[in-house]
Amino acid sequence: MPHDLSKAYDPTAIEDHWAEYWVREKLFAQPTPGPEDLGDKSSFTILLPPPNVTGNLHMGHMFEHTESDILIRWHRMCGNRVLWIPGTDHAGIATQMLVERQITAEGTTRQQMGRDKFVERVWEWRRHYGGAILGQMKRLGTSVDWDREYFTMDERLSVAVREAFVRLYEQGLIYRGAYIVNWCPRCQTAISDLEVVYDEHKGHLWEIRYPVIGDDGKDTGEFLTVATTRPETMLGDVAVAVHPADERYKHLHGKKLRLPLVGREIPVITDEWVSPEFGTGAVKVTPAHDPNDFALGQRHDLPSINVMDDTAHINAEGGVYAGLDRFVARKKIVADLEEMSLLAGVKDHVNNVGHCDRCKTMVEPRLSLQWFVKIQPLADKAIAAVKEGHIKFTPEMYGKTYLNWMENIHDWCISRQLWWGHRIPAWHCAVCHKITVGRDDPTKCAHCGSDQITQSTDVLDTWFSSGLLPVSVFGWPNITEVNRADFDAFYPTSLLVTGFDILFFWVARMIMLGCWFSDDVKMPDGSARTLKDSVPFREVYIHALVRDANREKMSKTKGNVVDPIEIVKQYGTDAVRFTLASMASPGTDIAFNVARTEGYRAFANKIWNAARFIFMNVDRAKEAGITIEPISFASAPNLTSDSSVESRWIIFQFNLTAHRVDLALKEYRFDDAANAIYKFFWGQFCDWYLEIVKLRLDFNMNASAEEALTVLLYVFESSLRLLSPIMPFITEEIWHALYDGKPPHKSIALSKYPSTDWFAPFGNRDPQSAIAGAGKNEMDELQLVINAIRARRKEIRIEEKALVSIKVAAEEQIRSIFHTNADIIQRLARVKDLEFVSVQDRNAKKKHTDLAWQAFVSFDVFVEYEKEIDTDAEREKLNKEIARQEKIIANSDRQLNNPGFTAKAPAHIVEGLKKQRDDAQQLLDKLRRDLDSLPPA
RNA sequence: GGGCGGUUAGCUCAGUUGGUUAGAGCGCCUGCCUUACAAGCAGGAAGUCCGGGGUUCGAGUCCCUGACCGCCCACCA
Repeated sequence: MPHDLSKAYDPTAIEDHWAEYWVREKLFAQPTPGPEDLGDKSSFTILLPPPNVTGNLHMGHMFEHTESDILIRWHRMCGNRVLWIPGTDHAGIATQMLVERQITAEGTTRQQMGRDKFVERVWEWRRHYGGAILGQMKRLGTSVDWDREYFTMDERLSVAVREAFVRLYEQGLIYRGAYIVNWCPRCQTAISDLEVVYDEHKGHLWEIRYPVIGDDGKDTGEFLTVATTRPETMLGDVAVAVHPADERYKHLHGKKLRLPLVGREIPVITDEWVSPEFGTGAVKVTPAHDPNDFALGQRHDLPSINVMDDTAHINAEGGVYAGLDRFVARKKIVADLEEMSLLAGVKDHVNNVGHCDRCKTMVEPRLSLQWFVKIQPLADKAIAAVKEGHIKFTPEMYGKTYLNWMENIHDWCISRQLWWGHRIPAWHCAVCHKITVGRDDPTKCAHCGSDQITQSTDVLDTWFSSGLLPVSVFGWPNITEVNRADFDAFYPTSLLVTGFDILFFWVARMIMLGCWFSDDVKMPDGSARTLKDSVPFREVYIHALVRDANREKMSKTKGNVVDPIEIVKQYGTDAVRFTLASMASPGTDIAFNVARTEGYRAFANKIWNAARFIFMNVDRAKEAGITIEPISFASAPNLTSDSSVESRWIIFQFNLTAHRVDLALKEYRFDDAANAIYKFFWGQFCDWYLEIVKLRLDFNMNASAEEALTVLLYVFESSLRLLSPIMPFITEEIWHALYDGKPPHKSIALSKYPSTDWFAPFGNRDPQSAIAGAGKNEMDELQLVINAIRARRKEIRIEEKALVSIKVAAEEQIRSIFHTNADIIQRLARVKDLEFVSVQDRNAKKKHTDLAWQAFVSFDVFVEYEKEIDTDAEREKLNKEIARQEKIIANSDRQLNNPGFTAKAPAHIVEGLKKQRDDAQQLLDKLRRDLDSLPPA
């Protein structure tokens, strides 16, 4: 029986089934719309940041996917044409590294294997391990369109990469040249500035004496002392620079020095860049191994001498040091200098050392021949796109970060000396040494016609291809008349959800490339595309980082990585999703704490048991011959002022909650959305509404039982839909059960999101809303009196089970509410007799047992009990309360008596304060009277 | 060296354009196995909103300043 839910909520028992069902039934596939469908809906499109094929799902992914999935499911239920595209990235350097590691373990190297064999091996590896993360995503119910899954090296995406390269080349925006680049000696490739991570490193500053050569060509006996952190690079020194105004060295301007260990004569040059304060004020110049020196070399027309090979061993230029590793060479050079008394000193020095982002090897700045993108024209557009507001960042500050980077951008080194990736479509001619770049593989040199051409061995930076994804996944560059529906429907995408760590790597590149290449794709109506519609996405939402419970960054080496799959197994996907959503306030990192998850598993359990309770009553109703048609589950019951207070109230609260969730999700406030639902479902629906409705569900005796059940089912079914984007599994399970296996859609995810149409929370414009709102006011008073009685019972230590008698004194309006709903008060506060007394009688307080009244603004309540009243405790309590009210009055008066306040504060604030003051005064009067009537201490 | 974010209850965090008595979850204390749920119910305690100054009728919120924590960017050997 579908209605039979097990007694305890067990996520593992339901989640696998639905995860598999959603994929099998292709529920989230979004086919290419036909031309006739294009106009009728708005699209909501997200491109999932493609995880590396090397990847395993970690908490950061799960967080990112949860946020996206909530938005995607929400938009889908709101009736938008929703598309979420999954894929994986070939991640050139990272993947190649892993496979190299694997074959090293097998005792071979990629060089021994050869390029073709190695690349085939990576493909094999990718087929074997590459899908792991996708499988995990499926298990977590990520509602992407699996039919559109891509891999960045797929043929159609490779076509886009090649087209992009060729176009940029043709436009003169790609050039090849010898520049200083960051070189990773382990990966044996150039890497971009972004792929270098800097680390403070305790090193030394060595001071080395360079002999001065006189005009006669002989050493003068004088020395010029330079300071360096990297003595081994001196083998490539071509000059020593000093500041032109530095008095200490003025006499050496234009002189020559003899480079120690090498013997080369090098000039002393002057340059403003040198700061006299640092070190000795004299800088050795090594253009091939330092970016500053390279620039210096360019300015002064100096040669560059590269003294290291690809693996950062000293090459033949290094003479006797040839073959030594750079650090071994350093030691030996320092030792040799010392031996020769050329070492003037060694100082401790902390400097920033660059490491390879991937393998953490110390980066070697090195002169080499690479391909670059002349980035400024692309950056200009990308800056304009954000400045003109075509792309909106959330949180906003990332827009500033982005612009700051974009405005100081350097040319992008796009070539990598790797084997795994998109090969650069450039051919070198052995005869004329010119380059041929083409869309198709050339057979002859385009310049001299020679067939002695070979393709460049370099591949492209991974981010070059992923930067093109927003256009390439929709078919660019082949956007033809018959083949453009995807592009028209989905470009620009709506939103990018990602982490700030790839803001520059990926987000910035997508904006540059997207704006550049979509530019000449005509709009659906044939008009020219402007910048506004060239952007790859209209909004960027940057999420926070997931850290461990102690705010430490999760890392394998620290051993504090929380495996989402493990946590999911323990607590259920829904609870983990809810945890992440409820902690996702923008701008703050998430300290992931399983205590929270435990709490949200309890929440799921609460929902589960509410469902069991409801199903139990559906069954009981059936036995009594009452059946609620499923059609009414999802349509709002018609409220009248005769409807029960709890019906009117719960519908008011539900609509208010739906409204809040709507506002929250519009602003990416996942925490607000989650908390609003949590409070509603637990604090209002379960704690109050269900407890009250129990009074009504007597199907044989009570005529209103059917109506009560109808409202109950409506609110519950609506709540499931409201919650579904955040907790898709449990809501799916219960929703199907609610419809007894015959739901109106294949999935709750395809049903409609609760709307707030008829409800104007602050307007009360229509009668339904007014009736529901009145329900809220009545319920406020009922909750107040029930809470008062409960608290009083505890205070005077009445047994939990015992029923008590109470007296209430109130004006007619409140009295009427209590009278009508006496059954509610009786049940929820465990009251047997409810007696109304006049205000005069209450004030008379003749009997000593009547002394302990509880005073409220709109009513007073008295809980009867047999024991003697503890007058001391009463007095203390009253005094405390009196002090509190006096403070409120004093505070209110201070403001109200201030002419500035009444003149300048808005009317509603002044009015509110007056009311607060009056209420406090009323209460204070009652309290003082009660205090006076107590017997003296 | 620039730039940015943070500091609110024991813990993790909310707190709209300044506005009435600063909130939640977890934890803690007390009492309850009240048949949907002990993964629960009911009640309760708990805060110098980092320090200092200023603007304002009014500041957790805005401005200045200091401290501490964190992040990003940067070519100083």
